[in-house]
Amino acid sequence: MSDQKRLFLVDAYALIFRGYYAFIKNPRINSKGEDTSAIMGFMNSLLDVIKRERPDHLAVCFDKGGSVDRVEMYEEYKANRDETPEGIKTAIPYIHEILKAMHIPIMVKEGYEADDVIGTLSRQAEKEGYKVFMVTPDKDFAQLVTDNIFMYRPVFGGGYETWGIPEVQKKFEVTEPMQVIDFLGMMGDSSDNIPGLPGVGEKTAKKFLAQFGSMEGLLANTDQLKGKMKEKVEANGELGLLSKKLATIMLDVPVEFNAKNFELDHPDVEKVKQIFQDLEFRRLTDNFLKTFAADTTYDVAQTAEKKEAPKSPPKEQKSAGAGQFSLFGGEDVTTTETTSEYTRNTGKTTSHFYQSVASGMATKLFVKNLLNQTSVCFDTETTGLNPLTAELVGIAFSWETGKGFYVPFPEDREDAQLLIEELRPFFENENIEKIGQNLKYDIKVLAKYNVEVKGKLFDTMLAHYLINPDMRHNMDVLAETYLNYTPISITELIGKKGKNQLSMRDVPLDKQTEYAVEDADITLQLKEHFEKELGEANTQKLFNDIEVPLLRVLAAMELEGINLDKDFLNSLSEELNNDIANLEKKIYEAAGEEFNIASPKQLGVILFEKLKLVDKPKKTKTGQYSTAEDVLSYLAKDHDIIQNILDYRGLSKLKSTYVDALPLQVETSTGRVHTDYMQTVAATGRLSSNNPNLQNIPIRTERGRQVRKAFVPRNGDYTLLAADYSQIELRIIAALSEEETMIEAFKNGEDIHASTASRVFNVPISDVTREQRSNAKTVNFGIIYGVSAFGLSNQTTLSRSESKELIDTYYATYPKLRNYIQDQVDFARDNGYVQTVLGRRRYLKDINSRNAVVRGAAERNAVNAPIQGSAADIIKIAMINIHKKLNEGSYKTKMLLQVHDELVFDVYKPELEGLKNLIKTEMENAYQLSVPLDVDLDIGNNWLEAH
DNA sequence: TGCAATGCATA
DNA sequence: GTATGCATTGCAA
Repeated sequence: MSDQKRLFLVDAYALIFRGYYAFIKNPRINSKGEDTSAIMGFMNSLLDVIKRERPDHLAVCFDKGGSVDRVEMYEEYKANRDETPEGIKTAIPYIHEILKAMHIPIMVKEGYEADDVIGTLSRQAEKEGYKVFMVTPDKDFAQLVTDNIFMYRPVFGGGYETWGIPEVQKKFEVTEPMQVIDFLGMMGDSSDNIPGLPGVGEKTAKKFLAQFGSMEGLLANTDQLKGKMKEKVEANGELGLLSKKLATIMLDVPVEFNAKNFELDHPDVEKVKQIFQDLEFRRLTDNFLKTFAADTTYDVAQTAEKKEAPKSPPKEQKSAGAGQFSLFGGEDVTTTETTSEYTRNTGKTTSHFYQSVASGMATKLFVKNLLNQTSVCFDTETTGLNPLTAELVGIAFSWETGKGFYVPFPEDREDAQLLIEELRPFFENENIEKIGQNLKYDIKVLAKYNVEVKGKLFDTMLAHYLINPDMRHNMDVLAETYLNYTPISITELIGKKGKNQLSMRDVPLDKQTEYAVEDADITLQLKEHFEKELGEANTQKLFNDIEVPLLRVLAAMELEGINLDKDFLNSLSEELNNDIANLEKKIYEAAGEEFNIASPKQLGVILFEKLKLVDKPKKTKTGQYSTAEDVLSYLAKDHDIIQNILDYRGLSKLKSTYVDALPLQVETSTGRVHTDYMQTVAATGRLSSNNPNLQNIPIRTERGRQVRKAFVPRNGDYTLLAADYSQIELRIIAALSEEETMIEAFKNGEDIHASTASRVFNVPISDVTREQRSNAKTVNFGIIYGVSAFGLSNQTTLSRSESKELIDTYYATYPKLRNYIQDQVDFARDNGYVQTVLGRRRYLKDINSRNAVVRGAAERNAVNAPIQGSAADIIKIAMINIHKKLNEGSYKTKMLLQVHDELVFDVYKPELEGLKNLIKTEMENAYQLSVPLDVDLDIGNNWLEAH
């Protein structure tokens, strides 16, 4: 790096706001009741910059009186801004005073914004041969970037990123930083109230820039646009040009860059100390003294550290960190292969032979041929997405790339049944492998026609889930990614969902054939591809021994459904209605007006502006008042209205999400609720449940848990049995880490949290207090989630340092646990993935990120994924084995639900005694660990009693 | 009508 | 601090 002089220009308000909101959760209030968050935040940033960069020239720039020119051009400019928070207004004089004492120049010009001052100064300094760093998080500054002018952006979680020309080009997809102005002018900026072109957002603006280069270029070439967009752009040319002007940072503010004045010299230490003392800053004083410790150090450091002047960060850093704070939605993380985008194949460019099999005679010949195959891909086309009600429209088959057949089905249900009978020998043939994408769906559809799909299965969606669990697994995406092929989209055939959407039945036969057989053909090709890619022995086993067999189990559970007591829920709904109405009345009374309590926005205004319950309301990152549970709970003891609001929220949630929603989900044809288990969404290997989600039925609160009473056995001859693993994740981590102390505790059947507390707090197990056990429990769970002292102190009453101490003691008690955690992180660093006991992998691309926040998240994943995933593996094995036993024994009892560590069964009473043992044994012995697994069984006339 | 943000239910 | 799904609001399209 050259000896070029470096000037740092600090955007004061931006950093003050940022600092203020950084402490918003926990504002700094001193003994005089002053909110010092903004001062603290700003000073931390400033000292941080000085410490890191040791600039030789530095100035801090402020707005004053807003931008006269811009308001003159457009009186709405920044008119939507909220009033500056009180805590910031009061901070400004202090900050000025501190800066003066530090001998740092304050640059302001009445009638100009800091942006303009910084812009002007940076250009002047550049001319004088300086390298300029604009310290601001505000993306608007990107327009000023040149070879010598950089943005120096603070990033969440600490650290900075430098934006030079390449970074700006990448972020905004422009060739010149100046085009950022056009970009902002086109898309507008709601925070500054810059209108922009109506109908143009981020995506369109980028497109226009790529095409026309500038706002003027766009306006001169509107003939190249079409439709509504053309009209809109043409009608709003003026507005566009005005927006561009508003977004342009001025470079001619009457200020002067004076090298001498801007030199960073020694602060008036005594004076600064005095101010800090008045404000009651202790840590900051230390920090300040260290930063400027002995003038000589500063001088030495200045030359020594200059070598590390900010430079364009290397590639990894950009991709690793940028998504976090990008205002443009993380587009940089999921870069897709673009190389072949324009040469992607479709059915039109690829030769194929797809044929429909319409006549009775043709069908007979076709089936004969089909039965001669050893491996066939098939895909059902139906009238809808719900397999319980969907009718077959046709079935496509393919066993050779580029070739396939389509068997259309008659609308008449009896005729359809006759046709499926012809195909039954194929589906029920044990020796023909069946290939498909999301076979669970097809299996369920066919089950409704009484056809069982037998033989080996290959599901391309499941295969890809194991190969790349973080990606999505739609067939369209897979085809594009792995085969460079774009299949006909379903919307092309039946239109967008909503009003005019057709049924597959309404599509002409030739189109149906093209579409359906293409899907089968593509799926077959994907299978060939994935078969090789499944590669590793572990993954193969996982696929063939776990996921594929499980697919049949899940299909059976979903088809079975669970009985729901609608009457009970209806009466519960009425009760809730009453209570909610009462609360509503009380809240409106206290507020003095009626408003929408469910709207956080309106609620915030009532609580914090009208009632002024707090001096310094906490705000969310979008600038709204935060009305989150923890914030309100904190206030609840002082204000009845808050407690009522919390109760109101709880009851409304309960009513709308469960009590009222569940009865609507009862399937009329079966009278039961059929959830859909997603086998390929959770990156750790867990299942997820939806339509409805039966994995999040309330249990913690008395009121909520009533909902469980509505889940009942199918009739009086049955009873519900819930079997759940006790502490399975802790047992797994104990076993994997070989931490003897913990293993012994489990072997002795101890209460693990009490046992942990007894060791950590060094008291006999009988003397462990509730609080000690509770804290131990929190750490135990924290370990599974990849603890940090910060997270722990948020969860407990402990301070950050107490939390740290607790964690240290914990690790001292269970040293091997600590080693295990470190080993997982190291393994992930070396290999890029971690894995479960069965070899299920989770890839962690961010594990070596240079951004500490991003990396930290990956490290926690590295710890958690093997634990959560292994538990998922184990219960999956148990499910497969139990399902098999129930089938083989022709039991009337059915497995109905899985809730991560729990299985729920509808048990035929005469089978109960025998099955209790069977289920417990199968679950506890699903996988052998060095720690025994323990399963609790409960029986009842509803899901609440069975707990 | 679709989407992001917010908030909250579970393991 | 991990992993999910869903109801609601309010804005953009």
